[in-house]
Amino acid sequence: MNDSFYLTTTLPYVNGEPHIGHALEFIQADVIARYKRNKGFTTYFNTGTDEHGLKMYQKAGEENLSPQEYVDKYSQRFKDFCKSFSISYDRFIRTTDEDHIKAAQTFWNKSLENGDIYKKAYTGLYCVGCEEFKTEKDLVDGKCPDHNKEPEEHSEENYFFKFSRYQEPLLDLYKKQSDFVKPASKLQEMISFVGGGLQDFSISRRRENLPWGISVPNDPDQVMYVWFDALVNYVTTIGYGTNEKEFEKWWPVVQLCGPDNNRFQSAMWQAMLMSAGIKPSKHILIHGMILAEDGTKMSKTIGNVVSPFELLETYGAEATRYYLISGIPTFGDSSFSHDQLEMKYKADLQNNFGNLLNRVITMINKKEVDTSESLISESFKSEVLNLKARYTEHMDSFDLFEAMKNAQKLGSYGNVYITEQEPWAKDKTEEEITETLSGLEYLLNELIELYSPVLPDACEKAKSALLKRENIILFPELEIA
RNA sequence: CGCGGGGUGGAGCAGUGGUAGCUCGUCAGGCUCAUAACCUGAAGGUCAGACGUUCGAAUCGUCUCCCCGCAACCA
Repeated sequence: MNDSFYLTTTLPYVNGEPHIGHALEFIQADVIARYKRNKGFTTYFNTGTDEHGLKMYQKAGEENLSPQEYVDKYSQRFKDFCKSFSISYDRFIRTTDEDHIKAAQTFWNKSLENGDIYKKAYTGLYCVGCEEFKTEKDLVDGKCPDHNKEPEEHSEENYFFKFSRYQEPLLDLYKKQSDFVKPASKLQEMISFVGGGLQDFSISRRRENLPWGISVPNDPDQVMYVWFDALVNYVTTIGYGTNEKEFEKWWPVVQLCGPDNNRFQSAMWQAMLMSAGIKPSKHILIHGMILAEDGTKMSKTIGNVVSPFELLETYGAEATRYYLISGIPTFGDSSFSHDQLEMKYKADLQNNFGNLLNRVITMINKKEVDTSESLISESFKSEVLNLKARYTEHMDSFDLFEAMKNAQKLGSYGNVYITEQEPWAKDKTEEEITETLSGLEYLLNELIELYSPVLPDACEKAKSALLKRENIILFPELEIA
C-alpha cells in the first residue's frame, strides 16, 4: 500500500507582496496537507518562490538592489506569510536554490536527449528600450507604450520545446483520467486548447537580454526562460536528479494552481514531464479567483486588493483561514466579503462550535459525570459517523468547501441533541444524563478532528480544554476597528 | 455572431428533467446548560425575459437583455 502523499502549490513570482490569491492557494494546500497527515499519510508539502526572469532583474534595479538581494527580500515576505498563517510546508523551495538549478539542467538534458529541444531563429519585434521582444498585443499604435518607440525587427536564435509533439499524448491523458484537472470545466478548457493544435514554444533567451536565470547546459550564451526552470521545482524538491529513491517515493504530485495557470500546469508541464520520461502529475486542482467586494477583478492599479497581512491584523490567522476555506467555494470564483467573513466567524465558530464546546464542558463539570463511550446510543453514534463520512468523502476529492459544510452540520446536530435531551431537566436520571453527555463529548472530539486541518490552533486548545474539562472561550469577540 | 463564466426569496450561495433548498437576516414562540448564545415554527421566490421541446423545465433548445473574466499587476 502506498501511504505517501505529495502536494505542492504553484510557486508565486516574487515581484511583489503576497496577496489574497496566494493566501487562498497556500491555505487550501495547507488544509489538504494537514488532513492527509491526520489520516496517517506520510506527507510532503512543497511551496516556495519563483525568482528568475527579466522582470526580477528590472525590479531589483528600480529598488537599487542586486537581483539576489531583491529576491531575498520578497521571498522572505512569503515566508513571513507562511509563518503567520501556519502554513505547514515541508520545504520552501526557491528557484535560486543550488539543487534546483542542477535539477533544471538535468531535466533540460533529459528532454534534449529525447529530441524535444532544438535551436531555431526567432524573428520578432524587439524594443531596444525594454530589451525584450514584443507581441502585437503589447503595442499601442505600433509603438512600445513604455518607450513610445517603434520596435525593430530582430532575429535571434533560441531553444524551442517540441510542444506540438505532445498533442495526442496530452489528449489521451485527459481522456483516460477525467478528474486529472479539477473542476471538470477546466479540463474541458484544456481539451479544447490542446485539441486546437499546439505550437512549439521558446524556452531560452540570450544571456545578454536575460542576465538573471539558469544557464542552458553547454551553451553559456543562453539562459532558460523563467517558467521552464520554475516548473521543474515540483520534481527538484523531492530529489529529482539527486535522490532517485526519494523521488520514486513521492511522485506523482497533486498540484494546486490558479485559473490563469491552467495551461502551464495541465498542458505544458505535463508535456515536459512526458519528454523527460516522468509520469504525469496525479491531479491539478484549480481554485477560483477571489474578486473584489463588488464582483470585479482585484487589481493593483485600481487599488482594491485585499492584503492577507491586513486580514491577519483584523481577524487573526484562524478566522481568515476558516473564511477562505469555508466561506468561498473551493473551485469557483467568488467575491471577497468582510461581512461574510465576520458572519461565518460568528455563526460557525463562536456559536455553533465554540459555544457548544463550552456548554458541554460546563455541564459535565456541574453534573460530575463519568463519561464513557460505551454508554452512547447506536443511533446517535451512527448519525455522527455518517456526517463524518460525508466530510471525508468531500475531503478526499479535495472539495474543502463541501466538506466543511458537514462539520457545521455535525455542530448543529450536537446543539439539537442537547436541546432535545435536556440534561438540565430535573426529571432526568443520572444514567440518562451520563449517556447524553458521553455522546456530546464523543461528538465534540469528532468535530474537533474535522475542524483541525483548518483551525489547527483553536482545535488544539479545544482538545485540551475538553480533556481537562476547563471552560474556554475558544473564539473571542472580534475587535473590529 | 471572437471565447468562457454567470443572472434563483432582503444578502450570499446549492440545485442540470419529476412536489424550489442551505447559511445569514426578519417575525413569532420555546429553553436556560452556554460566548445575548441554543432549539422550534413562520413570512418571503411567476428560478433575468420571450418562444419552443416534453406528460412534466430553474434544469434541454433558440432568441433577447444585463453583469463579469479572457489585454496589464496577478492565484
